[in-house]
Amino acid sequence: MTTTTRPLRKDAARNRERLLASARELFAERGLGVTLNDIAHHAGVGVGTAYRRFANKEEVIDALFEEGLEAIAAVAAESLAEPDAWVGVVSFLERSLEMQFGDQGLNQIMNDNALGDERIADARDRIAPLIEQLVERARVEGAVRADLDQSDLIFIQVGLSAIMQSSREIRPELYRRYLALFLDGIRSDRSDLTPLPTPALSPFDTHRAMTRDRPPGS
Amino acid sequence: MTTTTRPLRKDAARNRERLLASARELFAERGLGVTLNDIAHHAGVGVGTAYRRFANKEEVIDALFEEGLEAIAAVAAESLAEPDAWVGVVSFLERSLEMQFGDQGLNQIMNDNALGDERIADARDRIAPLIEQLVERARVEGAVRADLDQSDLIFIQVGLSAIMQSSREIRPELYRRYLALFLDGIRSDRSDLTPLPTPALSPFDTHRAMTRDRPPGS
DNA sequence: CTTAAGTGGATAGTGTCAATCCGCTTAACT
DNA sequence: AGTTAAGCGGATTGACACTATCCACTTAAG
Repeated sequence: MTTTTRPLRKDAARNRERLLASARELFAERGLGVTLNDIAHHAGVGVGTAYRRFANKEEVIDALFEEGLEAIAAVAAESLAEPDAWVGVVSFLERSLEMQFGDQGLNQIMNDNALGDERIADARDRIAPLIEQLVERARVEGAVRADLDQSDLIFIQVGLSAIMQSSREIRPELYRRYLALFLDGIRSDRSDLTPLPTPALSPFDTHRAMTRDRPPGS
Repeated sequence: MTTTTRPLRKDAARNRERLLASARELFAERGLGVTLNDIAHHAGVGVGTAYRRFANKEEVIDALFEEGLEAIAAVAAESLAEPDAWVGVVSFLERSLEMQFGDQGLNQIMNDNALGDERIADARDRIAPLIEQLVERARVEGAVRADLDQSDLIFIQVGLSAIMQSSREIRPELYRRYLALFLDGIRSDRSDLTPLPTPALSPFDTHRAMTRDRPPGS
């Protein structure tokens, strides 16, 4: 398929890199809402140039966030390599949230909703099994409560991410406080656990919840 | 000040009521994003009529949500009347979240951000001291961990509210699962509590966090 | 030196909303 | 029954925020 198109001219290639760097930066600090116009100007090139390289914003997002999700997958894998199952779970949550904290765009891709794109959805799906193992192992070892599900780690991230957004400018690390509370709710070493009122979501439903289009309001 | 303006004509009064009912309904089910146009049509009147009654959407929101916040304040007061401090905390969270679940508009006012309006901000401030008492009492009684702060209940709601939004259409009650996890993280009756990594926000900062304008992105 | 590739940015196009205006209708009062 | 101020509807205007194109100009590559 890839009919070896002749390589880009030197300046064009440079601009392409500048655009990607600029997009990476702006997505990270302002989220996916930035326009291609913003990206172009911040890169020091004209809008026309941006549109010559990328048909639309989606394409730029693709180009960047597969790598971001890959990084999260790597964190999951490393956490799985951790000898202690509990430490693995904690470190996955801590590191993954930290990454999302440093990159608003990644955060949105992880938590917000349908970035309809295939490649991104695939990458996200590649993370799921790792989380499953992470949780399963901790459960078998008795490090976490027996009724903890893999999807719980996802939704805990959704919740903490919202807290993170609301306190971001006032006390950036505040979300860690609530992560600690959550972790204390997940540990198995307590006198008696409250039975959970509703079962976890199936992987399929979790996926649906994470890819649904945002509701109309606001 | 209230120069006894002559009462509205009968049809006008009726339409005003219809508009408020319509707004209540649409805000509840779609959030504050609905336009005055939507509200008018759903009420079966023209836009002009809507604008004759209310200068803008803010005014409609005011008219409705003071009562909503008052209801939450009432829930807080009732929870405070609860003889058991722990039951009080739990019932406040449960009932307040339930209300927000049933009313997206209220949810947004509670969690989202600066609905700049004075009256609403005041009402919200009236809730804060009640929560303070609720937490203080539970802490003194030893029902919750000693390092729990009043502001924690606020942020827990922020987090759960995000979870609620993401699973709303797929499993409406899912947020209750995470409420249970959180509660288990808050209870004092466990073998050893993880020290919290960062202190809670002061009331002032909490207020700032809750009224900050949304960041540009998305 | 030639020329295809690349560039910038003004501008046209699109969609979403808030808010107004004005010809028509109707309640209220005599 | 007639008069009239109040009320009504909704097409329309204007503001805004973006997306995407076009084309005269510039430049890398051979």
